[in-house]
Amino acid sequence: MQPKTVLQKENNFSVWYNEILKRAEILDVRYPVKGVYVWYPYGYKLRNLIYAILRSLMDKEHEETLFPLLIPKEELMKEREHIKGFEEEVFWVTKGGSTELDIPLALRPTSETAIYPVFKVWIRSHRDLPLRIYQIVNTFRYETRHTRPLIRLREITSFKEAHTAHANRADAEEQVKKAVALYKNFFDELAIPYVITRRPEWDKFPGAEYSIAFDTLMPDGKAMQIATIHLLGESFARTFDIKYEDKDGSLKYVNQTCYGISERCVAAVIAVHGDDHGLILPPGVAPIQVVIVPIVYSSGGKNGEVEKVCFAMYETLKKAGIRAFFDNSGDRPGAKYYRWEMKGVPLRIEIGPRDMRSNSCEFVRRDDGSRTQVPLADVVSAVKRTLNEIQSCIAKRAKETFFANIYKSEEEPSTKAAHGIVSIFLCKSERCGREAEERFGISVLGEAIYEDEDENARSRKNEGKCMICSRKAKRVYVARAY
RNA sequence: GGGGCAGUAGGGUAGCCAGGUUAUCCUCGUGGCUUUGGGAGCCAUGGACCCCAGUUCAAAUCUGGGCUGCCCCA
Repeated sequence: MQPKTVLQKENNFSVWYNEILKRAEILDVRYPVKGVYVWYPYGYKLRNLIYAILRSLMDKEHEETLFPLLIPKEELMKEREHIKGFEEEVFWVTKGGSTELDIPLALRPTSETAIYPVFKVWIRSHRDLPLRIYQIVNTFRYETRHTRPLIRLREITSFKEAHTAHANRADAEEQVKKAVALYKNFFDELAIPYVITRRPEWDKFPGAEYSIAFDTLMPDGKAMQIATIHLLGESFARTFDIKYEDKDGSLKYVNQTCYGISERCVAAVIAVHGDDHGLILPPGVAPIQVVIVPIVYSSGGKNGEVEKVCFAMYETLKKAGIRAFFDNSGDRPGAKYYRWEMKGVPLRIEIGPRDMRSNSCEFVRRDDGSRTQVPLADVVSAVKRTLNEIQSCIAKRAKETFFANIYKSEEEPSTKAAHGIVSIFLCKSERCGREAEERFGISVLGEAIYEDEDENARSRKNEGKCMICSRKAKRVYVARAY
């Protein structure tokens, strides 16, 4: 039986998204300050599971640290290019009680200027390099554009930022490649598809030599940047005087990189996988992987048997390392189905008198709604197998949808038709880039790199004429963007 | 950056144009009885006019400002 549609996602993404955040208890938007929101316990569990993956990936080669939220004005203002990029969006602390502060303090919009003065102190010898640290912190930006939960925030609550320092440029570039690989790994685990591009020169991170970004596609056809990686070179090192003594005794500037991921990755998981019934969470990050729903009759004696079997199953699954939940609340089964579907629980197990008679239970998958009868004795292995299948199925589905919405275009990408990511020929000049953005109502993402999905694309002729000025140009990805 | 719409119980709403007795309905919470293979039913009960000023005998309703949210365009 097909349950009726709960909340349409197609052509209704904005409404769907806001409604799902509320109904699935991810984020409470009722906090009375613009652009800042409250994580519900369930949403925060999801966030933590996602960040646990990120942490475990980072921890292999980085050390976690924690730097202060407050940055003195002087430090923030040191790097000219950098501050130009953020100046208008900095929150300032100017008073302590009623006393005006001598030195205004900024709430970090990002932490370069908090961390690098300390790098100067920490780094003295080539033996201190490479230095690789990261932190997961909140950052503040006075956004003037329309704020959106998890997507455009004034307080980013979960900014994972990594900062590295190296002896030379080659090492730093190598680190950029490692970071790309690491982020690929991360988004693959979340089953989030992406394109990786080198951002145009005129749209790179303020202070960086170049920036690389991951973009995914939201259901409304707009691209969303979900990760960035920057090669800083020596610019910050020169500004903050971060030098090391090399083997030969000479003093040299370090070469730096930084890269970050925010809670947009949570938004991506929600938006990419969810359907008309609510969330569909990848088993790897679902706060509850399996919900057990008993089917009981008060008239049928004591029903103790069903409850007992359910509870035993719950204990067994828990021991097997599976995040299980036994829903023995007073609601009727149907109400429970709807609730746990909304919350994206990947697998539901139903046990009733009928199943008891055959010593089995029923598996219902969240991703496709399919039902399977499973012998009670096989539950643990069957759950593990099914969760794995669900993970790969939603990954496959997401990927198919994603690549079905990436187009090549020899002509102008029409504003309206631009549902997805389009590759067009554009030269590198800012004038043409901005002109294209304005004329077509899109954003330039950049030139694709590390393109592993379509090997042909690279070998195919990738040179053409700029759509604006007709000079020599390469293919760049463009899209309407968040 | 520009424009539009909105704010009434925890959530969703009616009332506002045309000011006037006890603010409507659904959902929800609580207590109880009954029920349970896809959102149960009955009874009792709880809970609201975003904030600040102005107009007025009288403001949820009119005016101004603020705050917050949503949508569209750039």
